[in-house]
Amino acid sequence: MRQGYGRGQGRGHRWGRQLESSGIRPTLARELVFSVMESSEGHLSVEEVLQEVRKSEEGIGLTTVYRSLELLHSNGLVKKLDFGDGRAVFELSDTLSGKGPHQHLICRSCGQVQDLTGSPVDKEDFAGSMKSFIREKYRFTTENMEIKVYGLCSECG
Amino acid sequence: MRQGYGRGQGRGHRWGRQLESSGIRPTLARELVFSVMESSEGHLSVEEVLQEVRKSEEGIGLTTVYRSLELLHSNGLVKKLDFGDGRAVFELSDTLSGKGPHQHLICRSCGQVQDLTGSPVDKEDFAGSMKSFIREKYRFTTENMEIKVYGLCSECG
DNA sequence: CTGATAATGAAAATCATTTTCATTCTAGTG
DNA sequence: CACTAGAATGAAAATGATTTTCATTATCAG
Ligand SMILES: [Mn+2]
Ligand SMILES: [Mn+2]
Ligand SMILES: [Zn+2]
Ligand SMILES: [Zn+2]
Repeated sequence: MRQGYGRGQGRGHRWGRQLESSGIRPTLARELVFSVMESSEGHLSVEEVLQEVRKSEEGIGLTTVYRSLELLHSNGLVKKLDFGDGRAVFELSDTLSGKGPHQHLICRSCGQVQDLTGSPVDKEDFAGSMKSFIREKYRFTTENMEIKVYGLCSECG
Repeated sequence: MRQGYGRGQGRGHRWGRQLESSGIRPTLARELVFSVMESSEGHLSVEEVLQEVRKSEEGIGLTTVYRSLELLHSNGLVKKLDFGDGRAVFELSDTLSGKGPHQHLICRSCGQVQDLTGSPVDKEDFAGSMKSFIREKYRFTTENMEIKVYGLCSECG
């Protein structure tokens, strides 16, 4: 479609100062991808993000969506998850979504993914003691701890 | 490579009665795959299992290793893991290995995977309270809980 | 405005895993 | 022992998500 990156927003892009400066440009595609992530509750596959993005701008390419999501991910704006079905899914970062740290429940029957919040593992003291245990015993520096719970959702019960 | 399944062991296959009966046959390939898993400490990719297996029997095919591992996995003899590098890795089941339940530390620098044992999450009461919390709040029946810790190993510190 | 550099999209390439299919084995059965 | 239905195997082809390549287009500092 070749028609200018930022058409529409101009500069008002709301996705972080980190990206401004350092040669990373706020383009329409990136803006749209971020916007989709921002306005979506759930966990989206690349293909799903593409569909959403194309509702606003027909000609956006799959490759660009891959690249935009990767960019947002490597800059901490979105999380990249893998629930074992052979494709990545993305969701807005915990801080941006306001959800705070959370884990996931994955139904092995219908595949539904559900956020798990307020569990013992979210508690600061738990995470803390876990990290120090790991450092003491293994000299391993924990950066990120990810928990996935597999089972049956209420539907598939 | 076409020369008889069980050559070597005959029946003495030590991999569970579950497989006997029900038409599942103890073949040489399966025996070798299981044997490799049994005598290996770590976490092996399919390709690595293939290499090991071929040290004993040249002609074993990659497809068969995939199928054997899948068979062992679906019968609970081996665990199938994914550390996010785009390929599955396998390890002997917790009961067969004697390791008991454990989690993993993954170094994001060198990729090394290390077993994590004795952490708070292994404690029975923790797992129990976690499961009941999840059941109460989400009506979700927990079958399996998996924890991965990403960070830097002692080498890459 | 212009040039250097970044971004884009289509198509091709990767790469792990799965499927297909013709061939070979196995475990009975008589 | 001779036979057979069904299981297992391996090579090759197919899949499918993600990445790479490359020619084209857009951005923006000067
Ligand atoms: Mn989530
Ligand atoms: Mn392990
Ligand atoms: Zn379900
Ligand atoms: Zn390391």
